[in-house]
Amino acid sequence: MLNNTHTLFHGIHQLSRELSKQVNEALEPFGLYSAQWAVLYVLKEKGTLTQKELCHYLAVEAPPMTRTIQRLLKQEYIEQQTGQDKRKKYIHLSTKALKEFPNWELAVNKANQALLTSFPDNSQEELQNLITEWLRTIKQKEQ
Amino acid sequence: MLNNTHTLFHGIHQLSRELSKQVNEALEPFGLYSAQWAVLYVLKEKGTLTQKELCHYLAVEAPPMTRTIQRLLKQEYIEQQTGQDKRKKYIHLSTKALKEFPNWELAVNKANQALLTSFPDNSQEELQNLITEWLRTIKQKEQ
DNA sequence: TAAAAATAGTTACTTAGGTAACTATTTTCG
DNA sequence: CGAAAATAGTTACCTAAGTAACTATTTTTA
Repeated sequence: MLNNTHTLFHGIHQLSRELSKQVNEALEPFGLYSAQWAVLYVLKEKGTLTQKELCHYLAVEAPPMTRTIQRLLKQEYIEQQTGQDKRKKYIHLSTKALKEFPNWELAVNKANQALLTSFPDNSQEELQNLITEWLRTIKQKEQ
Repeated sequence: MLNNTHTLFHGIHQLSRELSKQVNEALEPFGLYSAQWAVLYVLKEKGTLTQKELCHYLAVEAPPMTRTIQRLLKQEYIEQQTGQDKRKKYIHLSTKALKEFPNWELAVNKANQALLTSFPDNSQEELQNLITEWLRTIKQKEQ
């Protein structure tokens, strides 16, 4: 183990906040925030999902997901349907959201690219691998 | 740039939350939270600091720092003094905090070690370097 | 089959960080 | 010197995620 884990941990927190800040800034013109964007992005990829499934994909607990869902419903960017099992709520993007999506994606990608310029491609890849690997070992312990 | 930056960004957020959660759990028996611990740790290292300086070291804005300081004051783990410049507030650990500090440190180090077992030393080092480097390039753009 | 357990989602309240607008000092400079 | 600008910290209000306790269904099981 490193002699000083605090530096590593602090760096990760700092980075996380920095990235959120930039993405929020990019989404500001659209009246969206990073938590909402995360949900919209997954729904675009996966189509229809229950809230439970959304929680799983985003590794977030149910209460914050309920809140984000409620905001997106109010903005009419998603629609909710109940099926056979009346406990479950199936969520999918509205046509309004599908129409706006490319603009949001462009803004977010631009912000992400800005954050990554002068950070080499191979470093990004390596970072990605290390983070995935560390998360995997942590999750392994939890179950 | 990677074809999918979202995965990388999401991984960092997830990791950040996971680490906080574990540290908070470790500090729970002492009635402390991660934000407070961060301040206590820096004060132990640096001795006396103004709130401004604390903000700088922890890369946090002034308002959250004020809140954390006020909680630590109430718990009598820090003391506040004003000097020549009456705007500045000099903060240092109380004797009570200095006495307790080793116990806190032990608990946090144990939690950190638990998070890092089965994540190789050289991977940690590499991760540390990549994060530091990325943060550096981001900060460079901001100024 | 009826009671108990599990599941999906919500509500209330918590920590943690952010910005904007404010007060109270100190420094700058016309 | 005195007004304007800068600095340190606080207050109010925002997003974001967490836990605990709750409701409403569905599944298990005795």
